Amino acid sequence: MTATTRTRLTPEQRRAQLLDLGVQLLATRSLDELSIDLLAEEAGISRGLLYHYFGNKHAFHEAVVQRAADDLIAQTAPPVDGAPLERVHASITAYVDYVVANHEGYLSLVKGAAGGSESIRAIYERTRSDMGDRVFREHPEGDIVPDTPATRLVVRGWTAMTEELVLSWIAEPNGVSRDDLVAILVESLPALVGVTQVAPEA
Amino acid sequence: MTATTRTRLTPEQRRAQLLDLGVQLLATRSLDELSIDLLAEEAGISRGLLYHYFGNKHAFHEAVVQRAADDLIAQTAPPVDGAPLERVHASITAYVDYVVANHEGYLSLVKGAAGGSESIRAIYERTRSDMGDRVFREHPEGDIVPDTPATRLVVRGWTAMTEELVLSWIAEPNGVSRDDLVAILVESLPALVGVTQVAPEA
DNA sequence: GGCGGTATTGAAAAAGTGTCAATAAGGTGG
DNA sequence: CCACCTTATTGACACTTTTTCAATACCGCC
Repeated sequence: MTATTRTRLTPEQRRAQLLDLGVQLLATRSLDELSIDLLAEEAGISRGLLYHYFGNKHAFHEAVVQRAADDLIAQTAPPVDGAPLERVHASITAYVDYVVANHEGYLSLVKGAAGGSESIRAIYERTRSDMGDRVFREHPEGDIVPDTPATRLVVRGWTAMTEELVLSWIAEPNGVSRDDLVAILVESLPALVGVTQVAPEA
Repeated sequence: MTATTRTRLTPEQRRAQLLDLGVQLLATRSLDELSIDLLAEEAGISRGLLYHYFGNKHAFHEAVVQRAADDLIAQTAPPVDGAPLERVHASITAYVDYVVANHEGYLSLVKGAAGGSESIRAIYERTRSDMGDRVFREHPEGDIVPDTPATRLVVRGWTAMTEELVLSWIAEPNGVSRDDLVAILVESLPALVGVTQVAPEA
């Protein structure tokens, strides 16, 4: 039944295996619905080994979330050239495609974030900020978004909206195409920034 | 040290006490960071009593979130008269003020939502839908928002954005006034709906 | 082909959740 | 004013899950 021979991996391999498995398992369960027992069995290791690598359950969760976040950031980097709005377009497209393709990893990140502890929330916040900041950073020539407190706020909101929209679109596309979705998201940004200019500039 | 005399309340009083305490404690911790031990000690009761009232930890959490949700819905009902955009304005103002005043309760709701189980997520979703649907429901005369798949989606996103914006504004106002914030939120709605009309209508 | 470093294990302690028969507040009728 | 009786409340106990750590055995290396 159970392979009685223990297999010995390098720390890097083992770590990677456990993190991957964690991302997968935490996409559908919450942390306390996932017992170390299950995780260990699924990975074909003893419970002790997980503690050896991550110290405790919470730290493991943190590592899983961090991994998902890194992945997301890496895979949705906007291109370095092109007009500002086109770069946003490319970035959003990559984002949508990423969430569609890596639904599991993304859910692990998002679910872990709100439910988790302070440190996990921090990872999530940082990730979100990184993605939002791109809008300010990535425009050496054309200025889509002036940097004011109000626009900072709005871009933050736009990020939240993007996340929500993509997730609920995946759940129920309702006849809206991927390109429709991307168009809505991309055009929302200048529309929202416009609001801060008609209204208060702080 | 410990008051050796047990105090006997009516079930309603005790329930209310425990829920209030739960809202307060769960605003800063996640559910599994909150032990029944701590809760019981904080409430000045035995662990057993909590189980008597709520059955198990998860049901307790659910009740806490439901309480926070009910509170929110009740206190941010839009007025029944006035022009559509004015009603939205009043509703958003009430929402912002509510979150400022009941920061704890609101955090318990939001945090519980993403991290919690299916049933808790459902409470959150229902609450959010209720608030979003107001935009569609509450306009017997003027039509701000046509009801299409794309606008449904966008309103959903707007709701998420609103939530994010208010929370991050509270964390760092950065010179943006309450009225500025409200104005941004209110005007964002038509701005976003406008995007769906230039772009795809599905 | 044995040796040594270290990845891995398994059993046992610790922490937390849930159960339930026993206890005692405190309103009520005498 | 006091027993009494209903039922809110307790505390000790069973069970599940996490965490620790000394012992084990895999595998590259000489």
